[in-house]
Amino acid sequence: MQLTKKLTRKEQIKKVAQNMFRERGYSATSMRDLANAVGIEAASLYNHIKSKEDILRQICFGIADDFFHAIEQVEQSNLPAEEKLKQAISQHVKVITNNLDASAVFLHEWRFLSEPYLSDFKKLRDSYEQSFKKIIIQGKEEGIFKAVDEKFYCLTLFSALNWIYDWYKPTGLLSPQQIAEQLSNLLLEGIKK
Amino acid sequence: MQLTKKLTRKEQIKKVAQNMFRERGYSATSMRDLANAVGIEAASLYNHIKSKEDILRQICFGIADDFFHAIEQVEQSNLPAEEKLKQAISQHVKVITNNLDASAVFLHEWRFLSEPYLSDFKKLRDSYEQSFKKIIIQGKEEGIFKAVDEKFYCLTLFSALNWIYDWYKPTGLLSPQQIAEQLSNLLLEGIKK
DNA sequence: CCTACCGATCGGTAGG
DNA sequence: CCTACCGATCGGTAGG
Repeated sequence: MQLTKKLTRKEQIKKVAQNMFRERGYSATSMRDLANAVGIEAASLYNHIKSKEDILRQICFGIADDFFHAIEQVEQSNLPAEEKLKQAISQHVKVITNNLDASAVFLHEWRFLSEPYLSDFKKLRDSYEQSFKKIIIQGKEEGIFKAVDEKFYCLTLFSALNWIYDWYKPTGLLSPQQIAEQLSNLLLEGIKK
Repeated sequence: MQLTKKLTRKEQIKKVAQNMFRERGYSATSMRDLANAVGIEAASLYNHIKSKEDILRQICFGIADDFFHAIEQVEQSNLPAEEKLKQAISQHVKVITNNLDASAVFLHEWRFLSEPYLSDFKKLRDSYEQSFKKIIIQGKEEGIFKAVDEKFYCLTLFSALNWIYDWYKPTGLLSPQQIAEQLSNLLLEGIKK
């Protein structure tokens, strides 16, 4: 276990930016705010990053990668749909709780990406959502899920999953695994036959 | 039925601002953007509104009022908890679907309010959430709800309810009433004994 | 990593 | 509702 870790300046900038973009929003965070929080002059930031949007891109696509690796594992597992869905939920919760600031930025600040990154991002997100829909369809084929509309169901599921960053506290009562279990209980009851 | 309505300039500014604050965010919307969309000069806006934040305040507290009137009706109804919860969900969905832009601003841009409005806003929001928790507690006392943690349950419920503005289309397949019913089905199954 | 600086744009005011 | 304008701040660059 690595409790403290020496961050490179670039990593430090990214970490501070994640927090500030989350707290104040991308647009309302100035490069001078960011530089001040890091402890250097605004101009010096540009020795480590290309532009303000470059930081945003790294945050958004970094988390997108995390979500993708998580769902890939589940998809390749050949498990029954109910177990797949439980694991997908658990993995999703884990990505968020491991990256609270970055997840919040991923969820709300992506719209400040410019093209072509914006379109790329939307494609990735759609593809991820598609993976969840496939699990619901599989469950209906297996005969264990009700004939729900998978689009509506997944929208509701993602809503519940994606608000976690807003209230989860690492010091709170529930562990990420417990949160995933409770959410599974709550949201699987309404879909199981 | 009033299909078209003559808006005063002030109402027009508010309407355009709701849309722009939602689409680009409060911080990234300039008074010049807003004035341009309205069709006047930036300086002329100040004959109708006091400041940029003044517009944000009107939007946020206006929707807060709507939510409060909705939940008050439910609270005074003396219905069993299950019926109360269904109605509260239905009313909540109705407020959002009737005010898509303003709801999005209410949910995401309130953090740009300055004190003392920020604290006032948070109090209103907490009080509203409290009303939902009371319904869950009532249901547990009635013996019809499981021994769930009402805080966790309401967090999940609000997550599902508050994401609706993001995907609801007035021209879509589901009416607000149908959305409320489907959400009630999905989210009440996990809590009912 | 800094000083010095760029043109552009910000929210808002004065005065008519 | 406009023209004209304010000081402050923006993201970013040049040059060392």
